[in-house]
Amino acid sequence: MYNFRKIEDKWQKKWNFETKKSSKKKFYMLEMFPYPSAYGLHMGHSRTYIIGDVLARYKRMNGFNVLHPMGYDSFGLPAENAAIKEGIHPLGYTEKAIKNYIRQQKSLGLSYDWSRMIASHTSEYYRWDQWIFLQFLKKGLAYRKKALVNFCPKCNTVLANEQVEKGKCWRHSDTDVEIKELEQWFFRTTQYADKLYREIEKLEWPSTIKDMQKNWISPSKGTLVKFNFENEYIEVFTTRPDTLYGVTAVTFAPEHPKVMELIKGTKNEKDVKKFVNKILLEDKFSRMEKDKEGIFIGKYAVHPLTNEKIPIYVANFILLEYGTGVVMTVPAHDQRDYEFAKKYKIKIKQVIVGNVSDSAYEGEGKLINSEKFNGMNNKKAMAEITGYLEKNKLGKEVIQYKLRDWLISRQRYWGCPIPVIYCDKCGIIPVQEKDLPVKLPGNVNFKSGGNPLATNKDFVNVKCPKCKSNARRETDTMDTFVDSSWYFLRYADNKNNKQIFSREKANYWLPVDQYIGGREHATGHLIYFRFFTKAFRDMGLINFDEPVRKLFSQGDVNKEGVRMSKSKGNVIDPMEMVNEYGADSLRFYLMFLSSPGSVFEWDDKGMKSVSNFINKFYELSNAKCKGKTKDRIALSKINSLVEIVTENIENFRYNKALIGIMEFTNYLNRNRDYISQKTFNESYKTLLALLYPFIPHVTSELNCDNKWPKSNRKLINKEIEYSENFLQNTILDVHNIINLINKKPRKIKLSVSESWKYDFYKRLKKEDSKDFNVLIRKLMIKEHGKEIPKIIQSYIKNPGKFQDVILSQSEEVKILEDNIKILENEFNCDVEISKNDAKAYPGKVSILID
RNA sequence: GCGGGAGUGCCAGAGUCUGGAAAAUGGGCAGGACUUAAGAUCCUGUGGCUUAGUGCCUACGCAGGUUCAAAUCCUGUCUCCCGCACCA
Repeated sequence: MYNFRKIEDKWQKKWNFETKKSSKKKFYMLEMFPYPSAYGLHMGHSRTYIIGDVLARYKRMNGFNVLHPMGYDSFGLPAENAAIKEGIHPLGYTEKAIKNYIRQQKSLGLSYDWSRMIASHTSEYYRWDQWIFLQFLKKGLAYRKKALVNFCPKCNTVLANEQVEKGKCWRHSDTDVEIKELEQWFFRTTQYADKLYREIEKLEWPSTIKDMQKNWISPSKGTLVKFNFENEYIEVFTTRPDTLYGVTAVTFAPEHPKVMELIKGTKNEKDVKKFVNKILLEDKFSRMEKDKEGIFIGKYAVHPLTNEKIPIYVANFILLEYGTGVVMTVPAHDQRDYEFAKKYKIKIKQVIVGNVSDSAYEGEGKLINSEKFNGMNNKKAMAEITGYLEKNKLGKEVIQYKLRDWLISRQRYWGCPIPVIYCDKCGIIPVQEKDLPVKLPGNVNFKSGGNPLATNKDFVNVKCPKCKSNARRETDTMDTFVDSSWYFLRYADNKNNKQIFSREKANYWLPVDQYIGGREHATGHLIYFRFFTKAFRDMGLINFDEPVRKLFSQGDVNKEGVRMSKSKGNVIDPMEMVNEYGADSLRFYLMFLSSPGSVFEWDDKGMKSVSNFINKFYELSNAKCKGKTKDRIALSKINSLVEIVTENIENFRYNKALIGIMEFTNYLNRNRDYISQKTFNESYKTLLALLYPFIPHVTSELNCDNKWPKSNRKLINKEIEYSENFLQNTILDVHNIINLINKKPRKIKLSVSESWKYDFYKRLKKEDSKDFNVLIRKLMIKEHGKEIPKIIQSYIKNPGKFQDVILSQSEEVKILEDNIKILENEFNCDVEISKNDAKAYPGKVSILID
């Protein structure tokens, strides 16, 4: 067993992957930075980083100037919760965890430029979060408003839309999110909704992720319609303006703030309040499964075109977060409205020809009951009615997105303070840029129950920068997804303390050429960082508008069919594997067993066998060879292998690259008696280079080349490789023929299938068909039961001798004819080619005995 | 309900794009060689039947279709996984 500990230690100390701008072509390789938890690196991390590292090393060997950085997303709840529970300060917790991560990542042999390391909890980093916030504020991309927001009672903070899953908190799948009305900070992601949506198409991302984003942003074209109400308007959004004349109610979402306003002081107030409260107590998920429920609030709006009185309702199936939170109810042409109307005896007014006797008619048709639009096809009427509304300032065409603005306030301590001061006289005053960073104070009380940051009086109480009177600081911190929305830019210039980054450096290194990370970020981080990039571009900070050209999503690591996780108790610690088998073995194993994109099913025994292979490979470096008859085959194989491995690395099919390498290694090992030392050494050297990205330590120890090998096409000769198979198969054929004949020497029937001949001639016509020779060869392999006595007998004695048997096409045809004669003569039997033997199949000649 | 992905030996996983002898590669299991032994290494076998013969049959979720030829292309269908979901 080679001493992997010594070797890996030696090379890890020696390696340095610091990089700077050069004339070489750049390649920015990035894996999503981790949250440094106290538990250390898990197997999923290891897999992701190794996938990236293989590509980074491969690109370096190909002459690219590779930027491959690592950092830590080090603000976040676990550190703060540890503080609350165990009394450890988040700073100490975090810094200890980061140290541990770095140590573990180094021990995996990951080739990072450590000089570019960043950690988002440091003020050198988060001051730029604050700076960005101020810029966004100026641009109107950050704003504060009172809104209904999602609140997780366990996290004790509000959440972004993206952090709510099926009505539950993303971190606490057992905790219902509460809806609260609070004044909070938002980023105006919707300003870029259109671009975020349309420009997905130009990304080289997995289609699943692209689809998820499209689904999340989800634009729909429709019309905003104003219903008159007392002295104001009620606006509704509809995708079916053609049914406007069929409106028989206007319906609000129960959470809608307007509802309480409308009922104030009316006789319905009590009932409506009761109804709304009942609905709000239900969690969102079970609400969906329930029947339609609603209540008339006792007031009427005015239809914009007919001036009819339209009753106003509140109903459980109206979503606050979509459109305006109010809809126009058209029972005749919307199934949900139909059900609702039936239950509450709301008028059903048909405006499109169709059957509405027992369900809504949602199809196409001619308009009726629609005044001057009568008779018009409904599709046409959509535009016409919208146009009419626009002309009369009663509505307009809009594109409605599902994407919401991003709520970034968090009532938590361990995050980046929002740089704002509240003054009773001056209102909201942004901290001035020169006063950044607003440092997160260390001295806070974690047991207060609320936001610990609010317990530090020195932090909270400040003078207003404008009027110098007493004021207080914002104590909310930013969502940690703000930190991760621009970190990839900071790597380009991580030590800059004058600017967020230099434009020149960012434009040189960015965009990221290859990004790797989990699918779970499809509708969160992967949208946010696109939003930031587009905003930065418009602010002139950078000259590109997408952060990442190519994205790859690695698969999970499972054990016994279940994703490895602490809660499932099925975790394998990568560091244990490194200690037992070495980092190279773990790297090889994680890349070998399944393709990087699919689920990796962990099997304890696999590590062992992979480590055996590496050991075997190591020992092979001293192998002695003799002979030369298979040199040409070996050279052909190694040169095709270079092409195979190259292609498979580029396509993230590392498992196939490694399989090819293993096959050839075994071939080399088995045929040492027929290969010259020179060829062996050359092949081995190539193998070393091919393996370097996967197992860098041991290959470095064996003096591996730093350049990616080029395949010499001239040496690739599939026919030589075939000829070896050909001979081996021929031996078998002959043995069998001899056996057969010895037993029952009567009549031999050679049959070639009709189907094969059909194809054969079809391809024959295409002169340039690459497959042609292959096809011939296939036929010949089997039909070659002829050369028998002479060639074969000597081959059996000396199998290495015949590596050069290559036959021309005409020779092969001749051989086929000869075969028959030989068989007939030598064995005194009849041989015939049968035209209609159903058992024959392409490339095979059946030899049957009557 | 909508969108996406997947069903292949005992297991993991190739092959599907571009139809041409299904099961590469690894694991597991069984046998053998070498060993005092273990490990490592190297052979051989691993769907069923079998007269033991590169013999017969069965097989890529199921059912059809196209084709001389289908795991691969088409249609239908079942199951599983993932995302979104009363989106007006």
